[in-house]
Amino acid sequence: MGDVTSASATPSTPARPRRNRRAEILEAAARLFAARGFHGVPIEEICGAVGVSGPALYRHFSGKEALLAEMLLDVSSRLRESAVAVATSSPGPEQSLDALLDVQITFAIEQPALITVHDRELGNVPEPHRRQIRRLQRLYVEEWVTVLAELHPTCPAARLRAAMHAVFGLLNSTPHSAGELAGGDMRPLLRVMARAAIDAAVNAR
Amino acid sequence: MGDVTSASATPSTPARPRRNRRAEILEAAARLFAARGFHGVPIEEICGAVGVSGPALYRHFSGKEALLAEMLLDVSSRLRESAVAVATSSPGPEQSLDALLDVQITFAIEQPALITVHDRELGNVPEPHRRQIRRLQRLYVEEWVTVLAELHPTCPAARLRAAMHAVFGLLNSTPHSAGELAGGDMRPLLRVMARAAIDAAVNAR
DNA sequence: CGATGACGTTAACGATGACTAACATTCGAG
DNA sequence: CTCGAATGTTAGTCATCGTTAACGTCATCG
Repeated sequence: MGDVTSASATPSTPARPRRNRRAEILEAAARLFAARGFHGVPIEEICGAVGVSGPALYRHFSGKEALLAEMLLDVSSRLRESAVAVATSSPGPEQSLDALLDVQITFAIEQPALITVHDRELGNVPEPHRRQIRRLQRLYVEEWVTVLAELHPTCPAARLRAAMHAVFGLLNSTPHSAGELAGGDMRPLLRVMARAAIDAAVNAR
Repeated sequence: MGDVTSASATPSTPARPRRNRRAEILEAAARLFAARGFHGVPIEEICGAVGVSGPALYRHFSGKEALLAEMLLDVSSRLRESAVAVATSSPGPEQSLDALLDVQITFAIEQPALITVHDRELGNVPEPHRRQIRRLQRLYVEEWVTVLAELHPTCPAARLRAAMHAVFGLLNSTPHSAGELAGGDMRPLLRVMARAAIDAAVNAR
């Protein structure tokens, strides 16, 4: 989180840390966008948060919207990749579901800012990339739906999709209840609630 | 509706044509804020959506932030009032819980834009009102926690609070899954999922 | 009838903020 | 040592946007 950005102390001797500026900027931007929204955060502030100032951003991204696009693309493709990996390496749908839950919960707990931005700021991504991100998100949902459909073949896919959106809402609520519960207790709580919600959705008549 | 609207004091002839521009503007603003965020929507566009243009907004609100503040204050006080009414008029905690679920689900389904803005844009409300809105939100959550604590006295309050945030996330996911399911099917689905999630949270381990 | 006040308009003003230009500095080749 | 990326910096530019000013209209009321 809030690491020491005391870097540029003397303007005479810059450039030592050798750290990846790109990644730093993406991380700071995620945190700030999550707090005040894409248009609520000036570039100046993003770069200031990592110790460089202003137009340095254009050395790493072609613009503010490109920064957001890359951020969302990265998140959605990582989620999707994890889901595919999990689904293909599990012996059966039951284990797949468990592993999928683990993926999403881990992501929600460890990257709350990214998760928040991911489902709020798609509307601010310019059209070339928007479609691509949407596609990845859809594929991610479909991984879940496929697994659930194996477990409950009689449940209509539309219902499974709607239920999954609700479950994502449940799991992604973590950022809003930060600090409510001891860190270690959050994960099992989310897991048991999500599991119960899913079971209820597919079973209820 | 918290402030003193002049002219309502004179009982002589309050029968103005009273087109509710105020309400129209609030509604349009909610829809637009939900889609692109507070800072993503110019005043021009809000007013344009209701047929007037530009600075006409200042005939009804003291500024853009005041508009947002009133919107959030209205939502949070309405929710809180409904919760209090429900809790005091139900014969027991079990019925209270059912009624609370009904309140939240109805609101989420009928006012998706308001719900969305309500839990995204608090960070853009200036400090005088921010505290007040937070307070109302907290009181709303406490209504739920009180009811749940009656039903499950052994469950720590912190866990109940965390579980409730997750349930709100589940119920407020409606805007994201708009159109996924036939209108009439959404309500019972959300209800059964939320109920199962709550039961799992308070019973597990 | 005039005065008043609610409500709207267009034309500015001023701040902010995204982006560009021009100009250093460091460092790893060659 | 020199060249040229890579990575910063500061000082603009230009569009956008919140807000105010000045002005018009029309219904109501004394």
